Parts: sequence; C-alpha cells; structure tokens
Amino acid sequence: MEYNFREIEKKWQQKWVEEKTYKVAEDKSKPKFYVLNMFPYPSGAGLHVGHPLGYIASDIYARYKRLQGFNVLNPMGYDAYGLPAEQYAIQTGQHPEKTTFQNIDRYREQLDKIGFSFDWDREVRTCAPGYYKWTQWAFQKMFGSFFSKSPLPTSPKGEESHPAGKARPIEELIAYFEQKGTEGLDEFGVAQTEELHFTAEEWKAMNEKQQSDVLMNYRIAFMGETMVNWCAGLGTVLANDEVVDGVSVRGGFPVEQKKMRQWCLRVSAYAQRLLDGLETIEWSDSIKETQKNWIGRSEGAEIEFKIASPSAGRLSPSEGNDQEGLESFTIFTTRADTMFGVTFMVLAPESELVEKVTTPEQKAAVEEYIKYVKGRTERERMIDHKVTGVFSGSYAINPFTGEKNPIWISEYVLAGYGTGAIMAVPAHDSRDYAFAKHFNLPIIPLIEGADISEESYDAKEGIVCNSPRADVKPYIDFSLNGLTVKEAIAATKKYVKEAGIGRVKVNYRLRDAIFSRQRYWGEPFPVYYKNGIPTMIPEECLPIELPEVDKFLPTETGEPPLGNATVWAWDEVNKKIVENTKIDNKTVFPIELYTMPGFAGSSAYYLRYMDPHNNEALVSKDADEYWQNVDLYVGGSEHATGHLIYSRFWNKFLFDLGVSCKEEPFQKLINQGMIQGRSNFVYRIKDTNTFVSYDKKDGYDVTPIHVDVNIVSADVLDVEAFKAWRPEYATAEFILNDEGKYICGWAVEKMSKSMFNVVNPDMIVEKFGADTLRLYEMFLGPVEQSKPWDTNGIDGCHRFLKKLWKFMTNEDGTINATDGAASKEELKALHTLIKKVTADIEVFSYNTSIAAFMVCLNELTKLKSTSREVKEALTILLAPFCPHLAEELWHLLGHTTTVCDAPWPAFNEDYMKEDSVKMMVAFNGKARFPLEFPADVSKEEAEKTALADPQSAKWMEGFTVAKVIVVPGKMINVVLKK
RNA sequence: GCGCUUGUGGCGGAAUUGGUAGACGCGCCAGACUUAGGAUCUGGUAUCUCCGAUGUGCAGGUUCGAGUCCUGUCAGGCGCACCA
Repeated sequence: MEYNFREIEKKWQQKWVEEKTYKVAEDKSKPKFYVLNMFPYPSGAGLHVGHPLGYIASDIYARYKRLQGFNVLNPMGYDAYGLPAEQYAIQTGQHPEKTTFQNIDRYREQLDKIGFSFDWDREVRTCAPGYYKWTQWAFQKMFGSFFSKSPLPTSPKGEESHPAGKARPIEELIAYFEQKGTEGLDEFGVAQTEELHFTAEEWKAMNEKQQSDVLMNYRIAFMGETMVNWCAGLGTVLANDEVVDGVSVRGGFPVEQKKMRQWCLRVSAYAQRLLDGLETIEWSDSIKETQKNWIGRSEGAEIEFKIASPSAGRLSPSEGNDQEGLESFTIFTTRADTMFGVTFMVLAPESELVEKVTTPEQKAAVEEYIKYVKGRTERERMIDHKVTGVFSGSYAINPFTGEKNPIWISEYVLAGYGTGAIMAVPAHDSRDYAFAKHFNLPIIPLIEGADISEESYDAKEGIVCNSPRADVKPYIDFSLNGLTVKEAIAATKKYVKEAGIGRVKVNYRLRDAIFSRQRYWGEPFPVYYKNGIPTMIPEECLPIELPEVDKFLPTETGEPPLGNATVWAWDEVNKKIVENTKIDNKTVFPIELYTMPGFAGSSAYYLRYMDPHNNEALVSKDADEYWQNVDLYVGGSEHATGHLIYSRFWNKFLFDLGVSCKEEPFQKLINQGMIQGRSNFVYRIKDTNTFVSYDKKDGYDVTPIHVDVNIVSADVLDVEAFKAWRPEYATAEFILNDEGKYICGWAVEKMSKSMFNVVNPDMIVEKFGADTLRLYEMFLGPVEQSKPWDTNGIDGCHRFLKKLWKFMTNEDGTINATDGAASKEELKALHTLIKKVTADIEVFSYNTSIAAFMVCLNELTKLKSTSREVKEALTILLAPFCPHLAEELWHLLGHTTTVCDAPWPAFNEDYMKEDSVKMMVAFNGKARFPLEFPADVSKEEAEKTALADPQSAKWMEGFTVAKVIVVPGKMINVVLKK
C-alpha cells in the first residue's frame, strides 16, 4: 500500500483535537520545559512558507523534550492589535476586529494543517479584554512606581535591594518629599526626567496639579512633553524603530519631529539591568551586541566649565575658581584625559544655554543659525553630516589650563545625549577635527607620535604628552605626561572628583519609550482627566474596553480616533463609563483618547500563557513558580531592539513587583533565518508578445517580467498555464530551447505578493503532506540562517518518507515487524542514529539529523530489517519531525497510547563497538592507505604493524623514521626525514 | 566609521578536542524495469595534463598534519551610526 499521507494526517490531526493530546497542566512530578514562538500578527495575506520555519523548529524541540519526560508548555496566540487592520478599516469601514478575527481563523486553519503540538486551550489574543486587562493593569502599576538605586529612608525597613536599582511604590517618594523635599535625593539614585529642587515646605504648598506634574518627573509610566516622530500620513506617533530614513516603515510616509504630550515608559532607568542581564542569558552574540549598542553605555565624566567674562584673558587660578557671578555649564566626555587639548566648546542648538551665552554682537548670527537648523528635517541631518555652526560670542574657562575657549553652537552636538554640551578636542575626535578645520580653530596633539596633519587620532592608545604643554606655565599642579591614555583617563577622573569640578558619570544611549499612539486599534488607557490631572481608573474596574466608534479616522478637530466615541467618559461616583454628554468635570470626566502602542500587548504575553484564564491575576504565584520563564524562545532577529528590549524591561518591572519570579523572560533565544523568495522571470522581446527561453535570450532585446512561481516547475514554465494566467498573455508566443522547454530565469528576493514568489504552505501540504513540509523546511539548512525557498529539493524528503513507509509496512498496509532479536548490524545502525539525533536536536542541527535518518534507513533496508525493537525505536525518533507518520506507525505497531508519551530511546555504546578498526597510515601527514587492526590494538602494536607493512617500505625509501604518531582509531602518522 | 556575522563542488549544505574535506539531499550522467515517466530501483558525479597532482575567498604563520588555531587582507550579509 502506498504512503497515504493525506489520510494519515487528517486522521491524526482529528484525534489530537478530540483527545486533547497537547493539553498541559502544571505537574510537579515532572520537570517543566517552556517553549515559545514569537506570536504572529495575523495579516490578511495568510501564512507563507517562511512563517512556519521557526514554529516547526520549536515544535520539534518541544516534542523531543516531551519524549524525554518533560512537561512541555508550547502555546500559541496572536498579536492582534496593529496598523494594517486599522488601515483596512479606514478604507472599507469594516471594524478592525472583524478582519482581525477572520485573519486569525485563516492562520489557525493553516497552522492546524502542519501538525503543531500547541496547547490551544491557552491561546491568547492581545485584543481580548480578558487579556488586555493585564496590559492596563501593568501600566497602572508603572504609573504608581518610581525607580531608585537604593531604598529611600521612607522605604520599608529590611527591603531587599537590587544592586542596579529597582521599582518602588511612588508613595515612598511622596513621603520623602513631605519630609525633605528633594534634598539629598541624589544619593539614592532616583531615576528622573530632569533634576528638580524644592523643599518640603514648597512641596506641601503645591496644589494637586503641581504635585502631579512633579511626580511625572519620577513615575515609571509618566506623561511628558517630548519630541516625537510625528507621521501625518498615518496620523500618529511612531517609535524610533518604526522610522527608517525619515519615513515610516509601514506606508513610507514622511515623518517629522514635533513636541507633543505623550505617555512614556522610563525604560532608561533599567538600562544597567538590561545590560547586566545579557550576561545571564543564552542569546547569540550578534543579538546581544545589537542590544548592547542600543543601550549604549559609556563611562565618562561630567566636568564643569565656567563662562568667562569677555574681557578676561588667560585667568589665574584664583580668578578661575572664585570669580563671582560667573555662570558655569557642564559637559560630558569619555576622554577626560584630553582636557589639555580642548580648543573650543560646542553647544547643541536646542540647548537652553544658547540664549545665555549668546552675546549681543552675535545674536543675529545665532538666531539665523538656529532658524537654519530648525528647517532641517531629521532626514537631512541623518543623510548628510554637513559641518555647520556659529560662534556664540562667549568663552569658557578650561579648569585645567585656565585658557579661554570660544563657545560655538553646532548641530553635530545632540541635545538629547549627555548634557547637550561638549568640550572639543580636535586632535583626538574626528568630528571636532572636521569642525576645527572648517572654522580654522587650533588643534593641539596630546599623544606622542600621533600624526594629525590629515585626520584626528581617535584611538584610545598611546602615551600622553602636552598635558600640560611645555610652553605654557602650569595653571594647576597636575600632569598627565608619560601616562597611557587609560591611566590618564583614570587620573583625570580622580582629580576632577577631588577638586570638585565634576563627577564620574555613566551615560546611556537608551531612551525612554513613547507609550501612546493616536490610533483606534490598540489598548485604551485606563486613565481619565480630572481637571487636567491624569488619574487612574480604579483597578477593580479594569479592563476598560475599547469603545465603539463610527469612524476610525482622527476627528475633525484633530483628536485621535477615540474622540469619535460617544460613550467615553468616566463617572467617578458610579465607577462606570458613561456618555460624553454627561461630562461636568465634577464627577464625570473625559477619558484618555490615546491608545497603547504595539509592543504593549506583546511585552508580557509569555507570562499570561502560564495561566491564561486567571481573572484575579496576570499569572498566579503557583503557575509562575512552576513555569518560571521561557526556556527556549524562537523568533526573528528583527525584534532585537524592539520587542526583545521592551519585554525584558517589562518583565524586570514585574520582577520588582514580585509578579514574575525570574528577572529575564527568555533564557535561550534562537533566531530563525528569513525565508526569502525565489522569483522566476520570463523574457519578453521588446515591443512584441513573444517570450524567449532564458538560455536563448542573448541576442534579443528583452524585458524580464516576474512570473508566478506556482506555474513554474524546476525553472520550466508551464506554457499553457502562463497563457491562462493573464488575459494579455493569452496570445503569447514562445521561443523554446532545443529540448522544447521554456526555461525561466530566477533571482532571490523578499517573499512578497508583488513579486509573485509567495509559496503557500497549504499547497505544499496538499501536494506532499505536512510531514514532508516539516522535514523539508528543516532539511533546507541551519535554522538560524536565511535562505531562499526552493521547492525543487522537496522530492528528496518526500521520497525518504515513502521509502520509510515501504520499509515499515507490508503490501497490505500492516506493519512488517517480527519479535526476534535484532542483529548486531541493525542495532549498530539504530544506535548510530540515536546518538546522532539526540545530540543534533539539542543544538538545533535538524538538517544533519535528517541526513542521519536517511543513512540509517538505507542501512536497515539493505539489511532487510524486520525487528520490532528497531522499528519502534525508529518511530519514536521520527516523532518530533514527522508526528503524523510516527503516530500512524506507532498505532500499526499495536500501541493504543500516543507516541508523544513514548520514552526516548536510550543510546547504548556497546552496539557501536567494532571487531576491527581501520586506521589510515600517513607519511609526513599525507594519508596513503588504510590498515585494519583488531579493535583493541595497542598504540605500540599498531605502530609496529604499520612500519612492517610492505606498502610502507615504498614510502620510506630514502628516508629514516623520525617519529610515529598514533591517533587511536583514526590515523598512524609516520614522520620521515632525509 | 564602529560592532557582529558568513565565505567549502553546478546548487542547498556536512565535517567532536586540529586527524582520509565534500555526509545527506537536489541537479546531472549511465543502466534496469516499463507503451510511457516529472514513478521506482542500481551505479557514478570536486578539479586537472587523470599510474599522479591540486583543491575549503586571498596572502602568510604555527604544526608531523589546518576548512578548523594565529596574523594580515578582500568580498558579501546584518545591526548601530554626528552618542562626545
């Protein structure tokens, strides 16, 4: 009987559903294993063959772990909020929920055909109120928290402290303000937007609104006025990673900088913990490196520079340090060692210092420059790094040399990093160098032997000189000359700190995340505005459900789409949502119109899978303690600086709250590669409707045209199908090659509808079966590598399964197995496979596992093996890869239980032992011939036999033996010399 | 510019601690069975001047022996990018 994959797969997929084969529950008698895929956004296009790649890889691992006796959690769900559904709603008026649910159904249908071991009882959808209740809840908790390095005096005694700081209830900070204002707050390392100063009395004198504003400076979820990426085309704010080259990733609309009121998350407070955590998790170096870059920690110093009065020349020490009335400003540098090489200062154009330092004479020039900078879009600034700037008219005093350095204003200094002001050392910074050359400012080299005639010497290597310079009378009693750069940095930091002119400082590039969007299809904020003060809706009233609107566009007055909702006001007394008409700003107030961004719902979904139906908590203590965190997370590397940062942050916050027992959510991460499309082309001869085969096209003037890959097989075009494909090709004529075939050209491109290269998994499943698809996707190459989809090789995998079926069964479809003992050869072939597959699955080397299956099957077929023992083991080994076929074989072998719970075969070394062993005999490292020895031959014996062999004599002619190296089981190397 | 990563047949890709480079599959060639083959089976398939030599992007080095280790260099992919 033929291998009837359609029947087999249908039968077992039904059985799995009926018997809930993949349902899991906490089971303390078994070790747990948590496998997770990044959940998909259900787009209208459905799944293509690239999507299941990661799912198959993780499913194999999940099934393998289950066979090894683990209690495996392998859930799936949908990241259901998103822009495409909303865009579609705007165009068609269809509610995004409707299209989203349709897409989900389609995804589910496609997923079910591939035979995954997902526990669908645990499915989550980010747009379900029961789910986003906990997204809202977490936001409220962040609103009610601040972050500090160490506990405040007002924190509960004996509180466990985190070395890099943690979130604490905002009430502790309020209590501190009541006692001391902001005095001494510094030493606890409280994360804040800007440094505020007020006394306890001033705090108490503030009204409610003022206090609310102050607290926003510290809350982890806070409201701030920030420069945002405003995309008018989408009517919303975008995150930095949603903008590329000044246009939106989705839609390609221009994006501009705009100051807006926004909800933000203080992700930056967790920068150090996000960095430290990377050391504890098993992620690829490249992803870790990307995150390190993104967090961008740099150690340096903040140093204070006084602003000189215009008349002052080089100042004496007493003048420099004591002049009254002189203002100062602070710069940030990682090169404290270059203090003696500063020749000018630069402020960011946006810096509030600009106004203070601009002299009346320079006012016009500065204003003009600021105007110019404002006119430049982010995009222009990104693409060309023009050297521009203007002199402010003022000077700053170098606290080391006492020299006056002109203060310039230039767009190459960023307001958002460090202090928005720098000291310029043109000799050792390429940007300062370019600026100095352009404006003809002095350049002082500080490193021995550094050639700075053409470019700056940026490396932090070498011996320091000119610090101070020999021709200048020292201003302070301090020299760096003769030290290495590293020593000089340390020495300068020490001096700066002791002299009280600055401090050691660590800066991070990581910015706070903007957490609000002006869209409809997202989680609403559980916030209302009580006389302008953002106020949380009581926790027991969550979730605040997304209201109905009649239009998904912003309102005519430019408010977000929720402005169209008519039932969207909070009744504080009755604790419920009521009609907008009832707003009186006494007991009924307007609710926030913004919604949350895409990453809100995807930041803690892994916790929800542990306990998806719990209405009392995000996750119960029991479930969290049992499942802990994700052992294996599989998904694309494109989320390196988005989801994978946000969810780590989110989890760390929940850890601080005691909700999650693990600080890192994803212990091991595998990034599956992208499956690219393999497009096919036909070649139309210019101005005709004649198409010429790829191998005949030279000599014609042709235009390549994308052709649907589904009517091409092994690069041969189905000519009839092509004529039927498009009306304009109905009359097409062809110049075929010598074999009478039309050969198409091909190229590797992104898999997309517009290139007609989308290959749908359903079609592959229909033609070859899910087991073949699973096998083939894994056989294509390493999971982590990107590769083009090429259907051409799939026959090989399908053939293997057909051969396997033939090997396992008789003509009538019954199992071909006998109970007698297996032969030595059979057991050897089997145990070679067990060893290989077990080792390979552990390291996700599925392609080599599959190769081993093919070799083993060949071997067993040659041996005409009928041993039941061997066939049972083979079936179990196959189960992670081809679950349907394995179930069928397991059933035919007479089992009534599922193969999923069979024990993974144990490897037995004894079967691998050989009677004899072949070793290569080599001369001077060149292998020449094999010699056979008893398996337990000693080194000495092997050496003696090899040298005595007649063939050796031939190679040793004219040489003497210098030494003999015996690698047991492999090689005997005879080292010769003349 | 900085960081990460990858270079092996016609193609996708194998190769524990350095130990017969090219497993396995595709493709191709030959043969068998067939009315037929996009079915099945068997054998072959790195290159060359083919008893022999050369071969893992290139140039060196360490070693009895290097795809693997070291130094330099070139090319592709990805990420960050005026971050002081």
